[in-house]
Amino acid sequence: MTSAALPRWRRRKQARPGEIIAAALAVFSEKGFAGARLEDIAARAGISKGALYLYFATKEDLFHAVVAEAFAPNLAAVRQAAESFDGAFAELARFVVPNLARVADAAGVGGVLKMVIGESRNFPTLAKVWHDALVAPALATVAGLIERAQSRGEVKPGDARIYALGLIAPVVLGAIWRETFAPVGAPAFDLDVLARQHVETALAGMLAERRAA
Amino acid sequence: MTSAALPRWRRRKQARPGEIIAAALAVFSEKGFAGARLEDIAARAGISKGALYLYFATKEDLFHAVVAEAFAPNLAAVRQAAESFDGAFAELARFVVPNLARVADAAGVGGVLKMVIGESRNFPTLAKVWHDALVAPALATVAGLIERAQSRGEVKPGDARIYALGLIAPVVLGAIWRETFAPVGAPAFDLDVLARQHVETALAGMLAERRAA
Amino acid sequence: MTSAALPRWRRRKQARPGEIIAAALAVFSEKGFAGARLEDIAARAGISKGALYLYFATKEDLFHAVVAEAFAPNLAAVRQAAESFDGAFAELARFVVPNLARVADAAGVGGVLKMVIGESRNFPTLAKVWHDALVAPALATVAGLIERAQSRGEVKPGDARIYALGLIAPVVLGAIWRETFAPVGAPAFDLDVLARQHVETALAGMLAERRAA
Amino acid sequence: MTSAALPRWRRRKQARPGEIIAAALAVFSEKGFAGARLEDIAARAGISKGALYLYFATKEDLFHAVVAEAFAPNLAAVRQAAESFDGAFAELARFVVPNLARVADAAGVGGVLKMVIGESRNFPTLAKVWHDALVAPALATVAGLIERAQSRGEVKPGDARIYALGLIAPVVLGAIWRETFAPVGAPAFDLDVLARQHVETALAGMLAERRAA
DNA sequence: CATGAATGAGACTTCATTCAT
DNA sequence: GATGAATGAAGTCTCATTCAT
Repeated sequence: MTSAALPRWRRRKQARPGEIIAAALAVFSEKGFAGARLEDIAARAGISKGALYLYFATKEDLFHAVVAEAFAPNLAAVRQAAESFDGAFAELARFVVPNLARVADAAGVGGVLKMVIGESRNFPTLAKVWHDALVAPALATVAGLIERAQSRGEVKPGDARIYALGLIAPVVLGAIWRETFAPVGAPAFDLDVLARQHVETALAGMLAERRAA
Repeated sequence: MTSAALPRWRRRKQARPGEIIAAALAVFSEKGFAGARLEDIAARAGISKGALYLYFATKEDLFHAVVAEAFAPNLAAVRQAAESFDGAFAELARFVVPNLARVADAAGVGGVLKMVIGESRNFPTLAKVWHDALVAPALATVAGLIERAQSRGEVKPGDARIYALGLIAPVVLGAIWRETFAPVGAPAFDLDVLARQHVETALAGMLAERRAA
Repeated sequence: MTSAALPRWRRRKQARPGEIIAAALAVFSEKGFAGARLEDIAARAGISKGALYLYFATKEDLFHAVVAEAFAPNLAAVRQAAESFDGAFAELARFVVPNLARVADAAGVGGVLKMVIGESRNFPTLAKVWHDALVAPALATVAGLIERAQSRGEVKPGDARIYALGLIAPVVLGAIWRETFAPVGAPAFDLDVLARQHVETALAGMLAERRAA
Repeated sequence: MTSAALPRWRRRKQARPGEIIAAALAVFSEKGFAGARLEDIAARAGISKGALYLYFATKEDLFHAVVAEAFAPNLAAVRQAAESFDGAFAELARFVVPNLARVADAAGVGGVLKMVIGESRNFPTLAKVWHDALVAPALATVAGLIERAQSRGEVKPGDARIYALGLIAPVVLGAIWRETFAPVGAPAFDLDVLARQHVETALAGMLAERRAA
């Protein structure tokens, strides 16, 4: 009866994709890939089911977009900062690891990672995109820094990728833990505390004699 | 009519449930929960789809059974061995960590873990069962050993759970990696090598001065 | 409020409707009614999807327009020529049948006919329009010529409509064949050769003794 | 409330496919391929939508089955009869053509043919199956008989396939007409009368001098 | 007049679960 | 007990049509 009649929709071609990706990130990390209903994603993005298809051809495509766009920027920033850093490795590690924990926490990495892991067999391209775009570069960056430190005699000899995993894995697993076990009553790790204590332990184990930092 | 509150997925016959659980483990870890088809599980177990329902009331029940029964035995064994061990912590760690890697690899832990992680939000009881039955005890056991070692002055002060995570996480993540990224072309970690190198690094970081192993 | 019962698919501007109809003819005969997407038709006509609705209220309306406007002119011309012709029936037939084959071929009759036939049950008005506007007049014209020839003793007695069908059907079926079976590898009939040979055979069968052409 | 409780369904693995094909034939020829809803076919066959998929993997598969199984048997019979016949060509034609009209009418050839024609571009395999299984053999059979008759001097020289088309096309088109134009008010051809008159005309045109039947 | 983003009903297909045999 | 045919809800995707711009 009122004639104010708000428009049923607005055209917002520019803003949509980002909003959809954000909505998709939320729903995917809550339900996993198979469990997520396009209808829910659409509703959360404030659009209709059909409109989704104006931007993404397929559920899987949308997933790729989420994986590709949600974190790549963050990673790139961290990476560049780390590679242009020029001080002692210990210092860098003390900066990077807790930072990574903070970023991962904020950006919802745990949720997506959970999803990528869970659906890797059914949708291998998912795992591939995530690996190629994020995991491999991140690991390679850290391993590279370690190798550089080894060549300077700062870090003991040994497989740099394994050292890198040793440095990062607890944080990653802590993030997964939050998403997986904390909701069912397990005490969550405080990622910040975890990162700080762990980096010290790991460094103590990695650094060549003479140093402890 | 019948007696009392039977557990929902109790075994109703003799060997069948075990075969079904084994088949389900295989299919679930390959496809994830949603992606697994009861028909495939039945086929793999050599029975009909209908027969499944004679043993498990629901797909979710079957899932619970898989999670609960597949690893508990292994864990119990390791746990007991570890707790009754009486030597130096370093020695124990050098034995337990690589061993854990071996067991995890052999029993298909990676696959189920993947699944538990991926479906935790859709089927929280799953995550709960797995956590309560496996993850928490395992972590508590390791943390307990560490605390004991700390009280003896073998290990530095610090949060024992975090130390435990630092010790185990790389191996766990390595196992997940095998299942998730290796199939899409990423170089897999050799879990054995990983465990051996990592345990040394971690010990070097954890042990109180005076020692190095 | 406005004047009187406008035809639903009346033209609203100048050249546009013609272009749209041409585009629609092409797409409809390629995909059939249900398979044709308005978006494709619009694209082919060089306009937007929305603009289509400025000229035709409905997909079905557009279809009607195609059927009604695409061929009527051609037919009218042939018809008039045929009816004002005053020579022997055989001569006329030798002129009309191959000509009809040529026109049908060029104008894409095969495609539309295919469509009309295929969708006749779902859109009966379609079949009606096509029948009333084209098929019936064409058949009536030919049958009329035959009757005239019969009354002159040129053609044997018999049902003139059946004679007409006997004269035309092979050409029509040949046109359908081109569109239906030739694309899947069947050898197409050469419509011209077909028309020439057939008209001789048919005439030989139809003409009263004494004549053979 | 009544306890008679008729079973919700019965297992009838054997009889189903035939019933489904029959139902599908009816619905497809009424609506065309795209217009037919699996749900309607299922309802007409007296089963659920899902059960369809126990027998046919796909809508298109079902279509193929309809096309392949609906007429092949009939054709084979006619073909064999025709080829083993040993009398004069005229006699044979007078037997075969009206017979073909009768069979086509009874078996619903018009409906399927309509469908095949209408959907040939969207589902070329359809046209291929129908062509390879029915149309080509039928035409080849008739053309073969004509060639034999030509070599005996019974029929004039000329392209045998064109003669064959000239013999059959009016009947086929008459059948299509029934399905396409008769429902919208056009006077249908009496296929039997049509076949009888036409075969005489065609023979008169085809047979070598000296003969008239 | 035109555009094309947005809608929403509807179609095919899958699969956990039931139940006649 | 077993079987597997049958069900039916639910999900992804398509596209004619509408309407803000």
